[in-house]
Amino acid sequence: MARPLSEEKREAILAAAAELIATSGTGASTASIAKAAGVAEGTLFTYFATKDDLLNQLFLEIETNLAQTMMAAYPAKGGSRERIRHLWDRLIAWGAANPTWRKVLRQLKVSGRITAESRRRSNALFRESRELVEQSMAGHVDPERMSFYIDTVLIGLADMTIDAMAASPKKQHEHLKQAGFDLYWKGTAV
Amino acid sequence: MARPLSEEKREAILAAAAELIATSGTGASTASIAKAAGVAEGTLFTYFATKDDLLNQLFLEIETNLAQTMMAAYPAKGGSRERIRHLWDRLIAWGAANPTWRKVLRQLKVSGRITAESRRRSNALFRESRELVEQSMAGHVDPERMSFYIDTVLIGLADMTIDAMAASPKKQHEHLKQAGFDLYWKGTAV
DNA sequence: TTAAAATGAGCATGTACTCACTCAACAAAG
DNA sequence: CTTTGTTGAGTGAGTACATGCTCATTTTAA
Repeated sequence: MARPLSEEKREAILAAAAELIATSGTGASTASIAKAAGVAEGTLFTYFATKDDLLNQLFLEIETNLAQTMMAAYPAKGGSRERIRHLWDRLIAWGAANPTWRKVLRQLKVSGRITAESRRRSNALFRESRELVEQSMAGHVDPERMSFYIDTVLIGLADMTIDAMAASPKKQHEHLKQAGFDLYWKGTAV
Repeated sequence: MARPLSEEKREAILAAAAELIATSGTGASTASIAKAAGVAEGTLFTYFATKDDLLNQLFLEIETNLAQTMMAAYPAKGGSRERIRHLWDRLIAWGAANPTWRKVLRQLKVSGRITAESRRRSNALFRESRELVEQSMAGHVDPERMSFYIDTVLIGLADMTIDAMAASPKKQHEHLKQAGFDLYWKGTAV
């Protein structure tokens, strides 16, 4: 190999894409992404075969980060309520700390450009933490509703809570976080 | 006036736009929309000044329909739980009956092409039914949480419930609808 | 040396929107 | 009840520009 690819450039392209997609949607042009990343447009295509490829890799990059956060944050000790509450706090903190990534995820999910394979890989990333959540929730929630309450509602409700927080003064943030968790915990009780 | 505009054509264009935006996103071209509506591309621009104008009118058309459904469905009698439950059933029924519109709404909301004025008008459409919901929920929910639980969570949770239903066999639909409502009602209790 | 990364002008295709023109629907004149 | 004139809806080829992607050429690290 005469000259290696630069991980630095790859990440600069992904970061630039995230920034532009968050504000302009997936219609952000490869020209604008390359320019923002400080590389020529041709370079973008040596790191990513197609624009769709870039989009899918960006999707997985963000999902990997979120999955790792959930995994790393999961407490080994404490009652079920405390464990879910801790996870809830970490989810909210992740969203509040990564507003760009959250916008990107929303854009990519409705874009129709994320492949089935990417979604499959994403699911795999969350499998481990999902199982821990299920263990913690066992007994608290009707087993027949477990899948709905974990796979659909948990992250969806966290998302809505972060949105509401973003649209409110800081003073209310803790209050909204509590309101979101109470809704989830009391609502899922058997 | 030499020749009146045809309401029929206007609606054909809006319907075609909805169908194409639901599947291809707001990137659907004016050429493809006009073709699907059975009119020339030029005609589209005599009914809608710009593509953004078409998008905004489509948005308000759908929001008006949803707001009317909520208003018309609101029961005058019954306890608070029964009233909210009835509204919940109508919301779910609306979403299940209008999958295309739901997809369009999602696309338009993340598109960044809906003006502040359109959102303001949309809010106005829901004002009356929102007040009825607030009256029904009074006493059941902490007043400080009222806005979050009504403005953000109610429709958001209904949306998630419809998504889960769409991804499940019909046999489970009633079960999911109940699970979603229980979560909302028990979760919002003071 | 040399192979591969990096470049950016160039290419085919698509885009929202225009415009000169046609013709259908109305109103006034006969 | 015709005839005729006027207006503006309807048309689709045309326009200027943007798009994803290529490739001949240059630069750079092994």
